[in-house]
Amino acid sequence: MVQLDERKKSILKAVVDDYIATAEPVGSKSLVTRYHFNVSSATVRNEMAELEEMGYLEQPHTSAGRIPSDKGYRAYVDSLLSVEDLSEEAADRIRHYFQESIDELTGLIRKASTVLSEQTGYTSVALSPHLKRSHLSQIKILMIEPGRALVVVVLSAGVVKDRLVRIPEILDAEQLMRIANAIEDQLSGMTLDDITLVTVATAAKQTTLPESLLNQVLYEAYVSIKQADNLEVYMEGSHNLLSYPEFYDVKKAREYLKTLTATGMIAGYMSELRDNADPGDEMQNDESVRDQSEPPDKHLILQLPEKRYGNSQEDDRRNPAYTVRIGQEIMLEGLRDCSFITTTYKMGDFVAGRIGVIGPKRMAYGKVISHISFVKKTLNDQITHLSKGKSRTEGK
Amino acid sequence: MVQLDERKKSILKAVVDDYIATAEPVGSKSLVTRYHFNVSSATVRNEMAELEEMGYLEQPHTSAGRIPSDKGYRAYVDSLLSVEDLSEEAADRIRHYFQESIDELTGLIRKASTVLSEQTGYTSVALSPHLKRSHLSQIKILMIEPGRALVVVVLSAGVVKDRLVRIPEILDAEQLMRIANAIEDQLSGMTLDDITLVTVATAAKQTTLPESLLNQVLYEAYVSIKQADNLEVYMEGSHNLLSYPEFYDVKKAREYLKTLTATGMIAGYMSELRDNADPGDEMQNDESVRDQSEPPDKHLILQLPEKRYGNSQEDDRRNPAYTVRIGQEIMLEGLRDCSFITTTYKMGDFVAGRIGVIGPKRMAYGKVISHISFVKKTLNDQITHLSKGKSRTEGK
DNA sequence: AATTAGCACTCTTAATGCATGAGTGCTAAA
DNA sequence: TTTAGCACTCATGCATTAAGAGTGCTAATT
Repeated sequence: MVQLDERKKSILKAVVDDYIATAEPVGSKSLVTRYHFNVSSATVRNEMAELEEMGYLEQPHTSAGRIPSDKGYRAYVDSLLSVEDLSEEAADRIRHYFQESIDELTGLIRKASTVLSEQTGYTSVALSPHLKRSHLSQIKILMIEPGRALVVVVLSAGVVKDRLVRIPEILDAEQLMRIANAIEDQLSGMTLDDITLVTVATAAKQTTLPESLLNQVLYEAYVSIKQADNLEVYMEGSHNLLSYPEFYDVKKAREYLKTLTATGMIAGYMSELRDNADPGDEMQNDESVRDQSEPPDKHLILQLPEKRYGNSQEDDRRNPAYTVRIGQEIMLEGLRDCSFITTTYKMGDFVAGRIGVIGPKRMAYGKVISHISFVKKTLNDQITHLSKGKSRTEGK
Repeated sequence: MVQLDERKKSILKAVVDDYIATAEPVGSKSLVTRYHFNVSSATVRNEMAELEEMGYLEQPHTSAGRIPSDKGYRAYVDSLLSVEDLSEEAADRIRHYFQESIDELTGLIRKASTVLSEQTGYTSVALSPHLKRSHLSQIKILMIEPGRALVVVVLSAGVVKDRLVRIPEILDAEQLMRIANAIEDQLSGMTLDDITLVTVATAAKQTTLPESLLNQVLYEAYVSIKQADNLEVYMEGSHNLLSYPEFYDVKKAREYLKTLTATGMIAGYMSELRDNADPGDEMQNDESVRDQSEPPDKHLILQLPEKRYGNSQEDDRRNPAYTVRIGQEIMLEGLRDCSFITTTYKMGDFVAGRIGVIGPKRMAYGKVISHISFVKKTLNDQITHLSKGKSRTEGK
């Protein structure tokens, strides 16, 4: 981006904007007329040729217009895009979704996902919180019927998970409770990561039950604890992308859907993402990004219908609360023509889970970013609200 | 179907078979050559014209081949189709899926759904059991932290559901237990349908707690009990149908996906289905169905590559264990070009839930029916296996 | 009376040619 | 450095054509 003068930036931005709006390769002539450049099409043509040379644009075939390359989108997102704050109506619409109070964390996360897909018109994904580093707070073993029990695991964050298990038929409710209490006494406060089959077994040593009976229960308790941080994925609006021309090719659409529904694929990918990771290329030079806020000099010949450059959202850009992955940057087959915008939500003090929006590369980045930012905020609020009083049990 | 002589039946069957295989309108000439009829194409042509007259076939346009109408498919499914038993390899493949033992009912149902979609190549749906008529067996209220509790509801069938709720902060674990015990003492054995807010409130009268405190807990307990029979839908392989030419039109594909993912749509539809419901039209005459088993007379000019008429599967037909809905019979927009084959699975003694396969009308009915029948059987076995020992708690 | 051969006709599909127009790159003038 | 101008390219749309698969109908055959 360092190499791009103002005019090139304007042109690149215009090309991306136009292509996002129309899905048609954009040519020099229509650019000039539609965006009221005060230079001739020939000049724009030359600039576009250079932009192509530099890798920001590409041509589907000779004598067609240009479309942005992944690098072009990247530059657009990193330094050309103006992210507006969400309009009051849109914010209200989102708040409205969250109005009916929900008492389960999963319900909230689901809702966030629904909101995102419905309000953006793309596909949304949400990941249940990552709980590896949370502590065991309680464990109960509830007798269901001889031979079957329900293990309930409560984590520090107030998250509750349970699991039906098979146990020796001779055990009664009283004995199960004693085992659970022993485990709870010894292990509560430990992080899930630190708990092993050995620690569980040791914890239950003090109970007077014969080992042969204990073993199966302990194993199930252990598995239940370990599974408490199982990732869950919520997805909404996967059909939405079929409205966009890039998926008119059914083969592509199928690949895309297959990738989305393949169990674990998206979850695995999302859980490995890191926020603020500089998508390593020459764009990372922050100076050039800041350039934007300079007053437009006489070279900035583009007169945008509405100018939104260089003001408050610069803060967002300096400390982006979201991650954007574009096209090939997403390492999943079937999502090659997509972009993936994600952000995290918090539970208590540390980063918990992730929500995201998947759309065509040609997606309305500004709109999605403002929506996802707002949903993130709302979700965080709701979660705090949900677990108020939580601190009292924490660490037990 | 009464009106159809053997030759018409043969021809209709051949047309449907061919169209299912090729997705191309089938003409008289290719029918004669491909299926080794020993009559001329002209004769077949006349018969096809009559079949069209009668409503079993239709023409996409003049001078094209014929394709089956919904009525044609209906006749095919009701009396022309030969359902083979599942091959041993296919059966093994299914058994293999169920090999790893699963301790949760939902896990089993999920698995059944996965198997069906993967083995048939279509979309599968499974509904969690319908529990309205099962009894409340246990209810526990577990303190999670001051102000929050987990209500665990155990039903007669051994099904366990739970729900996080908010409660007055002053209540302690001891009090919650007393409330739960009171409810359990009074209401266990009642069907979910019979339990009302009033019965719950009455049950808890004997506890010595002040009403103001009780009310919120009772309400939450009531809701938890009522929600224990919430239907859940599991769907698998929704992308599969995109492989079939009838969905090459992206618009259709989108409608289809939208209908599938619309919450409640499929669940509502499936839960209203009744097995063995005669799809009221002139086909219901059982005599004609039986005709099939008669030795082919000299009019049966069709020599099928492999004949499977008139033997064991006649029993299946007399007492079909599955329901087939074809095209317009499915009253869901977006599934107009689909067929929907469902069957039920049992839990204990009575019908519990439903599993089904959605494919194009042009689906391989025989294959799907044999698969779904086998999965049904396997699922029933697994469920019985799961809740052996159940009877001991039943009725409590 | 049922079957079939034959024929004229219909309609889709694929291939071809052609005109149009939006786009390009390049050159030479401003 | 910018721009006007021009030749060139290529996708798109449209009309035409030929082939092929299918039909319905009639008259001959069994």
